Amino acid sequence: MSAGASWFARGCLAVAHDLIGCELLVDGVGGTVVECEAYARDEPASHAFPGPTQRNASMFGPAGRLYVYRSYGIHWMLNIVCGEQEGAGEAVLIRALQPTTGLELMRARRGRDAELELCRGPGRLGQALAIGPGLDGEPVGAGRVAFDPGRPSGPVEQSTRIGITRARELPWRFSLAGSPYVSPTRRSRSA
DNA sequence: GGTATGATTGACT
DNA sequence: GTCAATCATACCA
Repeated sequence: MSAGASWFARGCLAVAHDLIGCELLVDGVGGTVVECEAYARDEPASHAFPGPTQRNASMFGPAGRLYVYRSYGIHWMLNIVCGEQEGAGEAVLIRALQPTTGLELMRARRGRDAELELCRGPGRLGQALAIGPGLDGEPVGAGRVAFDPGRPSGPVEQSTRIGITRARELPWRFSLAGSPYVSPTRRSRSA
């Protein structure tokens, strides 16, 4: 069943890697994680890099909780706090899910997207799962957020993170190789 | 107090 | 391929 907070009380890289293939449900809606990215404390791409602020407060809280924030004024991003000890300032960004539960609700929330596009990309995922400020700090594996550890159905691919401008070289993005539910790699910001 | 920026997406040329 | 939408936070004056 649900794993305790201890599952997330590890380094963000290990958590991000193991997260592929796990099942995540918010209010009974969700699916299998197929893509995520790790964010540590001491790298400039991370929200934790500048130190604790009001926005990223959850990132410095106990592991196994959600860190939710708004990006570009429009999208809600879903993260899970991790780290070997509380206050580590590490988190994993959930970038894409393979929808398994609550398909109808997701479709209703997002319009009439194909199943493939319901949760492909962090912004879409946030919309499909109705992520909002009320979920910030919510414990994972209890209450509104269900979590089941699982194993990936295929090889896990490691690559560079997407959509960031700093520390782009760190290969901290994990995805299920060959999965059509993984967000397409945008190359507009390539150097 | 004012301005620049972002872990994105969707629409348009 | 290029650009607008949209707003809280960060940083400078």
